[in-house]
Amino acid sequence: MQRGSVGPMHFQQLTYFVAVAEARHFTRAAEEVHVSQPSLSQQIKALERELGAELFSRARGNITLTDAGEALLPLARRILADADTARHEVQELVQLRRGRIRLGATPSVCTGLLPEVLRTFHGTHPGIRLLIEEGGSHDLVRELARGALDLALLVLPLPAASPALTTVELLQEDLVVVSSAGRPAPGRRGAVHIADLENEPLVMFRHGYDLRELTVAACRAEGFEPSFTVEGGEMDAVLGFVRAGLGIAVVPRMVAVRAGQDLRTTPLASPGLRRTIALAHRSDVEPPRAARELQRMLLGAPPAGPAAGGGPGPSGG
Amino acid sequence: MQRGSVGPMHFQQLTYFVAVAEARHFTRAAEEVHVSQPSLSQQIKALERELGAELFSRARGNITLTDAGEALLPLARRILADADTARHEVQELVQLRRGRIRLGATPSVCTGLLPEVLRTFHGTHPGIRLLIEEGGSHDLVRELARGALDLALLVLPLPAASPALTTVELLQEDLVVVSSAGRPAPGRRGAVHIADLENEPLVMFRHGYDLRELTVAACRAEGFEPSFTVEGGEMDAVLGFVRAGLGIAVVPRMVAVRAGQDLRTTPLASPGLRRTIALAHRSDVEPPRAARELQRMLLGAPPAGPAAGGGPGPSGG
DNA sequence: CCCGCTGCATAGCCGATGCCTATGAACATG
DNA sequence: CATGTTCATAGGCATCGGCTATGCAGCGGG
Repeated sequence: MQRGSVGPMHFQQLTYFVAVAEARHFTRAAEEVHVSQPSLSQQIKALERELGAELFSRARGNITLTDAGEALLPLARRILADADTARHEVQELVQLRRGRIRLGATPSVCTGLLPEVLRTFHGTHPGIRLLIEEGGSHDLVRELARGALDLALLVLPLPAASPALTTVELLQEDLVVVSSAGRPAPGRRGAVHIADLENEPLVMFRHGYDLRELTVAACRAEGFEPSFTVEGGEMDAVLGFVRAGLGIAVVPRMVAVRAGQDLRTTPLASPGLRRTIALAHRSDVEPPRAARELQRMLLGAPPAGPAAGGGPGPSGG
Repeated sequence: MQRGSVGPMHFQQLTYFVAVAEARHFTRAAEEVHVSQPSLSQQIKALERELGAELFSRARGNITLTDAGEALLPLARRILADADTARHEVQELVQLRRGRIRLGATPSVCTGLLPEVLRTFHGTHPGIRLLIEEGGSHDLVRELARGALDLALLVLPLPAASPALTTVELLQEDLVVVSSAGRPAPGRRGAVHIADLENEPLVMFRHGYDLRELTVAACRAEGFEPSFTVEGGEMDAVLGFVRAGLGIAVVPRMVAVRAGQDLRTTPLASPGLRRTIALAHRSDVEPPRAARELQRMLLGAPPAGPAAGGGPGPSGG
């Protein structure tokens, strides 16, 4: 781009110029743009000096454009219109009337938490496009770092090799055991101990699900390696397998609740298992305005009010 | 300073903004636009304040556009490009690389003087469009006043009801008598007296030609009313009639010279008839740059060939 | 015929603003 | 921990745009 010489030449001057061209009268044009007549005259003169050509024929009481002025007028109008458009475009982004959020979330969050939240957000800001990327926390972290996501809902703790992300704990969800309603309830006295899982047929998610890592880790902590009747598959598939009586599965309570009535939900015995869902974004760039608004909404503050407020403080990732 | 729509927002700032967006680096952008880094930072900040949105994500060594910046960039580029275009457009007019001259001229001038002059002018300024309007002096004066012409070559004196026009005498041209080479020469001793016209068959132009008024007035001054064998028709038609032997005609010498060899040219006896061709334009508005240049060429450099008093043969009569 | 009115240009002053240099702060690196 | 890089901030200076007052050129009314 050739920014050869933008030089002095002000939007003001173009505004004044157009005003005079329209009013064909300096004094009235000056009133029009709310400036004194001498100031306007000076700026017109300055513009003429800058461009090296007279723009108006100053015949007493009959101001007309010269050919140079005639040539300038349409461009001046367009420039001013563009400036106005620029202002409005930016304003629309600021006012959340336009925009885009690229949101990453883990499958269980997508299934459990997101629909309601996004419904509310979209209701408030119908002009914002919502792009959801479903994936394991590991993938989401990578996408955040790449700049492919503005925001992500993922599971803490973050994978070791996480780039600089800012995370805010959002909620903790209990994990529960789901089993087919047509089979005997797992566990003892209405609760399932981790140790019980050694003897239960387990249906397990594919690699990449945080739930898988969490469950396996819990079993190992109890001193056994879990074995799976069926493994691999997304959330819906796993629930389907369980519903079919192939085994039991450990899933977030939120998911279990929504899973339907032919599935039995059994809590895990104390201390049980829980996991922390957090909101994350890159530390080095502020998310777009719309994403910040969604963030605020997720963190529980009233959508209109300023952020910060209640939730847990940010923590490095 | 309230300025509702345009507000403070400078071309400089947009230039700086685009530079930073392209360099993704404040310091280098500052060098690019030849300004100190703090100045550039300040202006960017001022622009952000003005627009009410951050334009860049300032991550150390990784400056990126925010969504607001992304929205602004194309408009900023276009505005700067338009400003550049405006500058060049006006410059082209000033440098006579583009433009238009609306030139009025009487038929005899169109036939005699103009072709050579316009050839020269067009050779020097090929980008200037030349719009010629042929008409009687009366019409030309009216068109000048309406602003439909920039410049006119007409015959002095001007009609009585002339608006404020500035005229400069350009040249005086002798009128001569043309007759068919195949008929006896009119007049006596190689010259025609006005009085002789009473007994010669006259071919006369249509109403509106200055030549008509001039010739008729001369006859009346000699005490007779001329009668016409043929009348009405433009210059070429009149010459054709004369060539066909229908009569003789009084025409500018310049025209007679170019009329061809089957026409005889006889001077009028002293004092003869002559008329003054002048260049005229409105007094209240300066003609466009290109028209002024043509004016200069006409006044300053009398083109070679059958011009002015110094043409072929004595200009006196 | 002079006078006042209209309408743009000019003069002089003042506050605002941009640019500069110097310096600070945050982060990366050896 | 010292150092370098990079953007932000501070203070001084000159410029510049805006204002009021005034000048000057036509034009119309008394």
